[in-house]
This record gives sequence, C-alpha cells and structure tokens, in this order.
Amino acid sequence: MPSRLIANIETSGPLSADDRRAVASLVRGARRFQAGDDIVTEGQAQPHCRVLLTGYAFRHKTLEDGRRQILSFHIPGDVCDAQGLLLSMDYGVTALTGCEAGFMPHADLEAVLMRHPRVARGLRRMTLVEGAIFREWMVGMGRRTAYARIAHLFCELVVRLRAAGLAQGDRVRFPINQTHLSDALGLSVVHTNRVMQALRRDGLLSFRSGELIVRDWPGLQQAGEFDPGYLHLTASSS
Amino acid sequence: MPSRLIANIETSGPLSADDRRAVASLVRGARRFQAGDDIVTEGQAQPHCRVLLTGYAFRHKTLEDGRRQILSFHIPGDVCDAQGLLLSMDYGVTALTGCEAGFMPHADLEAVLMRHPRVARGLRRMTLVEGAIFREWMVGMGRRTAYARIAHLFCELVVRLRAAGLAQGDRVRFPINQTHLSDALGLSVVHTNRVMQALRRDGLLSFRSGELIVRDWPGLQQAGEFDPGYLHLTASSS
DNA sequence: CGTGAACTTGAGATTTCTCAAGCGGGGTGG
DNA sequence: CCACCCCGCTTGAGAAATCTCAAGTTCACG
Repeated sequence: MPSRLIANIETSGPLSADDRRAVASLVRGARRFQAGDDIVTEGQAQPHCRVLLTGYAFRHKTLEDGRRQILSFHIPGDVCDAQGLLLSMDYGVTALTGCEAGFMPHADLEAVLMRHPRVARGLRRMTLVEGAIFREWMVGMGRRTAYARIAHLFCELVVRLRAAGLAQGDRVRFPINQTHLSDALGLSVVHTNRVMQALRRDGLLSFRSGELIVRDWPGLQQAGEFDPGYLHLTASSS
Repeated sequence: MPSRLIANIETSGPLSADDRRAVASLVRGARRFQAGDDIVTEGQAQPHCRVLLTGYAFRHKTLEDGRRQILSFHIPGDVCDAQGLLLSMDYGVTALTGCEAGFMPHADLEAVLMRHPRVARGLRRMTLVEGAIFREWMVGMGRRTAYARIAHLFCELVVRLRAAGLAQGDRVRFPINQTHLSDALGLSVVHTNRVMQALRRDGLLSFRSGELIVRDWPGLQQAGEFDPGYLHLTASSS
C-alpha cells in the first residue's frame, strides 16, 4: 500500500522484501481528510505518525494574531510528523486537497527502527532532506527578493512533483492559491499577486486555479537562483 | 571527553555505561580551529562528522555574489554535520571563536547507531530539535519584524547557553557581531544596527564586543514573541 | 441569480535597503 | 612611543521593496 513511502525510504538504498513487508504492515488505517482539515493539530500529542498516501498537505505554525508561516508542502509518501515520535508537535499539518493519510503507531515504528536498520536509515535520510529544504527556504526568506523567492518555490515544487511522477511535462497540478504562497514565502498577498503578474509578464510561467505551467524552465531556474542539489533526489550519498 | 555531546544525547533518556563508552570512543582527534576557519566546507564530502567540543561556530550557505545566510549557531556538544553521514553537505560550518572539534568516522558512527539504539534515538532527537529551530527561524524571517526577530534570536541564545551552563546569570559571552546577526536574520547591517539601538533604548539589553546583557527578560521575551517550547530542552517527549 | 472565495487594482504608509561617509579602539610597523 | 590601519560600529539621506487598507472584479457553484 504505502508504495510511495517505501520508494522514499529506498532512496537511501534498497530494502529487502522483509523490510518492505515491515513498513507495509506498519502503516494502518488510511483516513480521508477534506481540504482544509487538520491532519495534525499544533501542540496536540498523538500516539502515531501520519503518512500522506494520496493528495497534498502543508505544515504551518500559526501565531496568536493570525499570522501564519507555511513551513513545507507535503506530497504522497511524506511523513507529516516524524517529530511526534520523540518531541511534542510544534506545528500543525493541514490538508491542501482532499487526501488520505495512514498512521504508524509510535511503538510499532520504534520496533521497526530497531529491527530494520535499512528502514531506519531511509527515514533518517528523509528527515535530513527535510532539513535541507528548510535551510533552502531560510536562504530564500533571508536573502532573496520576492521575485526570486516565488520562482524558487515553483522550481522546487516542479522538481519534486516530477520526481514523484506527479507532473505532466511542464504542467503541474498543485492546488495552492496566492494566500498559501504568501504564507509560505513570508509575503503579503497583495505583493505576491503583483510579483506573480511580473513572472507571467516575463513569460516564465502561467498559474491559474491551482495549475502551474512552466513556460521557460531555464528562465525560471535562473530567476529563482535554483539549484536542485539540496533536494538530494539522486539516490547516492555525498 | 565529549561529555557535552553525551549530555545532549541523554536528553532523550539515560544511556548505559556501555553506550557512553561507545560514544566516547567514537569521538576522535580533537582539532583546533581559529575564529573564521572553516570547520566543514560547503559542498565538500568528508569521511566523518564533526562534533564541537569547545568554542562556538555557525552554519551558513553562501551565494555566489556574497550574500550569506547563517542557518544556526553551534555550541559545545553540537554535531555540525550529521547531514554528511547520508547526504552531501549543502552548507558550511565556520568557527566563530577559536574552538576544538572532534570527529566521528562515518563507518564507526553507523556501527554505533546499529548497536546502541539509545544513542541512535538521542541523535535522532537532536536532529529533530535542530529542525524545530530551523522552523522557528523561518517563522521569524517570514512573519516577524526586525525588532522581534533580533529579540527572539537573543532569547534563543540566552536560553540555550543557560541550559548548557554557559551563561552567567543575565550575562552571556557570545562573540557574534552585527554582521553575523544580520546574516542570521536576513537583514542589512545598517538596519540591524538601528534596531539594536532601539532595543537598547527600550532598556531590553546591552550588547557590546560579544557580550550580551539582558536588562529586561520579560520585556525581551515579549518583544521577540519568544516561547522556548520549540527548543525542547526538557528531557520528556510529547 | 446570488454568494463567496480568490484574484486584482489603487494609493499611501512603512520597513528595510543601499550607498557613502565618519568614528573609535586595538594592533602593528617604524 | 607614535602614526597608521583595519575592523566593527554608527550616522545620514535617498531609494526600493514591501505592507496595509479599501474596494472592485471574476468565476465557479448552489
């Protein structure tokens, strides 16, 4: 069932049939969520980790006065709250589309980590890649203009979705709106809107109702100073 | 020797004498670095991970045109490049003061992770806390003003250094200058300077030649919207 | 046909940046 | 011992990026 999760784990090296079986039986009870539902609520402890099976979601931290920072976007095969295994949850995860998420009971997960070192290593690698993406976002928010930041995010999404086989050529269906975009990039909606217009005007992309079409891939990469290395999509290590 | 590292690992639960011995014999050859030296060079693969034993350091990504983003500050007991074990290094680590760093050969580290689950869990927890700090910085850069961002960073440093026993009451010796500060917070040096003056004027802190004195701790926390939860300093889990 | 969400526009206010220069102390060569 | 120099801090002033508020538009949907 959780074949995308298994594929993710295997980027750090192939699993044995037994490893795969262990992961498969670890993931239970797929539950459906509607767009906008909380999959994981900020601050609330859970006895299991959630794995996204289908659909999209995003992680966020929300301040008291409503300011929100989106921390990452999740695609099928991502573990939403690996953090919950050892730490309290300091962020929430919300469904971006209707989606299905399975869960992995913490105790069982611990047992698998213990008995299946290749699985443990794969999950470790996934956590590290996640950290690498956080760092790249930090560079964007700290040191890139709005124009470059938006271009960069779109490059990242396109590359990730392509790698997961969820893109159709230069076209990607990814249902984020300009509010999500602003919250992910630390911009106001108005400014995001204006910069998006500039990106369109410059012929780099089209974007409407959740569908992104890349019109000029080299141009978009250049505008976003995008180098996909940090996504560590190739199976090899250093 | 690497007692601070062991203490860090133990926040996720006590180690056995055997575990501790394993960690101790894993860490080799302390090497000295001068302030400004690269401890880990961006993009360069290494056969070992570096552990900071004494002194301070910081992680950063540097773009071609010189823009730099500081990603985190390291204190004794931190592993600088756990990432290198499984992924190529997409950031560099530079000494902030003269410091000593030991190394843990990757192969030996893998072996310890395999044979000492409590150590593995401790390191896993350390990686997760690191991620939590990244996320909090993202919130700062995306959604907080310069004033709050600076206050927040100082709160974080004070709390971490206190927890490590490296603070003297409300006084903390931490040798960063305003350039480091700007690069960590995504600000220009000029603006950082002006906001620092405002923080002093408001009676929240004093800061000169690498020494920070907190003058009004509740005020500083409030100004930075600081809640230490994300640092996960208490030993317990969720 | 009415409604709401998302997108767009205008205009003025703020924040933050850039450039350019001056200041001050510690270290060094003469 | 002094002059000089460099680094980090500070200041001024104008420019650019980005934000806020407020309103208008579009489009899908019931």
